[in-house]
Amino acid sequence: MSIDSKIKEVKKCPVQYVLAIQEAMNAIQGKWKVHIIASLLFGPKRFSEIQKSVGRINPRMLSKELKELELNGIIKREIQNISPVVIEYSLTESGCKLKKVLDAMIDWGIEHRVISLKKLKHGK
Amino acid sequence: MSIDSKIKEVKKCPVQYVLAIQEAMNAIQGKWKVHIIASLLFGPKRFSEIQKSVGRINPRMLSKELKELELNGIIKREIQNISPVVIEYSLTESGCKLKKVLDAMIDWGIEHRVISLKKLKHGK
DNA sequence: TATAGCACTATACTTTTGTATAGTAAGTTA
DNA sequence: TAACTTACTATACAAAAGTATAGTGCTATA
Repeated sequence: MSIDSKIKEVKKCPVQYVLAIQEAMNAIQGKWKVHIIASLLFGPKRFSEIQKSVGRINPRMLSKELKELELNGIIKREIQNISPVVIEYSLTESGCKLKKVLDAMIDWGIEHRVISLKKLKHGK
Repeated sequence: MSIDSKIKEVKKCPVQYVLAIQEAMNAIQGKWKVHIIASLLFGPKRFSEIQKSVGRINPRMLSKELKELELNGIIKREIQNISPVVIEYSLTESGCKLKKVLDAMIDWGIEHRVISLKKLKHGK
């Protein structure tokens, strides 16, 4: 069975919708996950590079979030076999596809702010 | 200026992206928000109706989540002027538009699960 | 040999989020 | 009048999420 028809089949059951949303929420929830994913959308990075690009995150949190993202199949961790050892984090296929979700959120967020402003202007 | 051109203007600045995503995350994060929004996608509902449709949520949590959703401009709370007083919750314009975000999450979630299963089958 | 960078881990703590349970004020029905 | 429904609020607590700070083991460079 092709992936497309598998997807169509799964979509018939509404319970799957809830599970699917839960899976997506898992992937992006937490204070730093979206920042980390966004940073990796520009290409693979090392621990310290992510730390710099994300900002005020401390190593304990970064380590924890990276582990969760790896466990959820959003990023992969690869040890380059050179000396000194270099560890590179990058998005998986699924991880890259999260961009669509983020884009939907950006579109909604921008529209939402414009609608709110409009309502403020027109009294209430 | 039209909303569309306002949106285009805002989109030029990448900082707005982060704010937009944050706003969207605010709208849906929390254990019960997605359930509540999903329940209201089928039409306006009263407190006890939402409580039934969402499941094991307790009134303290439902009350808190509804207040946050109202504050964020996702739902509106309307007091019907009949006796006995009926209070109805419904999605705002913005709230309805969240469906697109949820749909993107559903699509991603289903694809993600299929990809994960495929990888399990093909060893690792 | 000392110092620095990398990729983390350990410990202790604070804050936020969620749960359990009971109670209240107002109106409705038997 | 008593019991019931609706739409919550109050109090106390448990669990999860996040922060601050220090330390470890490794390699590389001065």
